[in-house]
Amino acid sequence: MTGRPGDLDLDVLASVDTGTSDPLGEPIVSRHVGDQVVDRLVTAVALGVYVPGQRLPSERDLAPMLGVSRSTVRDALRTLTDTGYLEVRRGRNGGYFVLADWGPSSAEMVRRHLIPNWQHFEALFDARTLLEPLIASTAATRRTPADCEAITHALQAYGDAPDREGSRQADERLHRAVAEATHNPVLLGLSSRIRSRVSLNLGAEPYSDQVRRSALDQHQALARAVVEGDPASAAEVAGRHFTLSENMIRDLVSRVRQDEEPG
Amino acid sequence: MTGRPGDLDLDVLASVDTGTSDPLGEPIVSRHVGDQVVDRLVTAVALGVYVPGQRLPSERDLAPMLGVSRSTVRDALRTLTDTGYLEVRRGRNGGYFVLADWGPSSAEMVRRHLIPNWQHFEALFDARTLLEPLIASTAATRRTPADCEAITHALQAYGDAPDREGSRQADERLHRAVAEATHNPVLLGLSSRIRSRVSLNLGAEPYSDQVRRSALDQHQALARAVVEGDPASAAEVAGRHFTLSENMIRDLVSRVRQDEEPG
DNA sequence: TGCAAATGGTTTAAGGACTAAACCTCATGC
DNA sequence: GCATGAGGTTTAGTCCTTAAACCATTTGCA
Repeated sequence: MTGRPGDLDLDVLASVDTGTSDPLGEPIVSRHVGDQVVDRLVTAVALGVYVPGQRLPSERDLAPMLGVSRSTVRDALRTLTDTGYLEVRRGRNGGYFVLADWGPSSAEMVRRHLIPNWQHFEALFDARTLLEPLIASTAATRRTPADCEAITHALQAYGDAPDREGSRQADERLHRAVAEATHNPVLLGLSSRIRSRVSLNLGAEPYSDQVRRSALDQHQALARAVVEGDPASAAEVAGRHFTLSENMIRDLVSRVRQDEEPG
Repeated sequence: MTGRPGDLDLDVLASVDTGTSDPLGEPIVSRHVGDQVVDRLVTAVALGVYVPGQRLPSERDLAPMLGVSRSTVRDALRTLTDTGYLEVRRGRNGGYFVLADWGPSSAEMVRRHLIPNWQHFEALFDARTLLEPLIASTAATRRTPADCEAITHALQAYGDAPDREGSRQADERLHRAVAEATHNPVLLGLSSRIRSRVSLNLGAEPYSDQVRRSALDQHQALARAVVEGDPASAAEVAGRHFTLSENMIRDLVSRVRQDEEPG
């Protein structure tokens, strides 16, 4: 890989940031295939494709899925296992399992990824608060009946979600459905990538019943605005929603920072 | 490299598109360092860092600038020379020179890059007409006196530009100054990347005196709105401006397509 | 009870990309 | 006419990746 062992090369913002002024200027970093596999796997978990406790596809299945050799897949899985993201079990019915505790508000996560890259995250949050309203309002303008159906479904799943994990998945699906309603792959990719970068470092965002309620309210308002074709309102709600989630993260980080100082 | 020889792997939209739904799913493509060097060089020319006729830094200088070995730089330069983008001269005062005719409305360019990726470009234009107004209005909100000065300077340079090439450079500098006024590296990177992808295939955009005049008007209006801190008007002007340039490209492509059909 | 199957673990050979460093050739300005 | 600054060439070595064969560990099922 690239850095010290045990130090994932997640390359926060790779390809979303790099406001690189001079096209020459900065050195080229070689994105090894192995690193990219790590990245994809982490993203998949961050986006809820695989949830804690779930088994990943076998090495032999992942290789062709990702278009790389089994050895490379193994390297990546090894890295993730060493870092404590996955657990490996041998024998029939064995495989790699997503560990439960690399998610929500894990202080370890915050220290490892959020704080060292805090500057990037500031920029990312800022960009998100600007971009998501645009996406929401565009969705409200362009949505088709099929989009509306997808959004409504996702909203319902969000309300029905029994636990934090389910809630996170539903959240992801809802925002994705909205981004899809823009019918623009660039925006969809942007939204999705930013979301995975941000949620990657938190698993589910921190939670309290009060937060949960207001998030539900906002999701409902967002879905309604998009479905009813009200761009202005969709933008406004999206702005508020992502500001809320940004603030939760800020709180989390400042808590972890405070715990740190005395030590 | 990757494709057939003589067929640049410019990878239109690499990292801007890929609205890839499933993080696993699609195969990983290894971005060889050599490819990335090609990309950077093309981008540098597309953004006007090097203009036709100008000499690039020597191989021995480029290598450390890009953080790669001289051999790799050579490969990239070789590719660009073979493809006809650069000319190489030996001896003292020799080096690689940007060729003049890989730019504006070159039918060859259109055929080689624009048409095969037309679907991508549709999405890209669409995204740009959505994103640039956002960038402009954000700039109008956040600009500092220093930003205003940069914008004003760039505008003046645009007015003074003696030829097409100078005009293109000034255009680039102006839009960049506006994007910089957002003070957000994500937006800056996005804008810059999109701009280079789009202008890459055209060098300067096609030109007529009438177009030149209205572009100048729009640039003035954009600069004024940003400097005076009028977000709504900045967004509006940016929208019109990029729609204009999009239409010029559409015209160009349809002309080339027509020339093609009879053959 | 034991074997077949599915899974991770290991080894090896080969190819390709990239680096590093030395050296050659060409043109030119002093 | 020769020192200089450019590209051109060669070579050895490292690391990444692939491919394929084979080992070790569980578990389901006959």
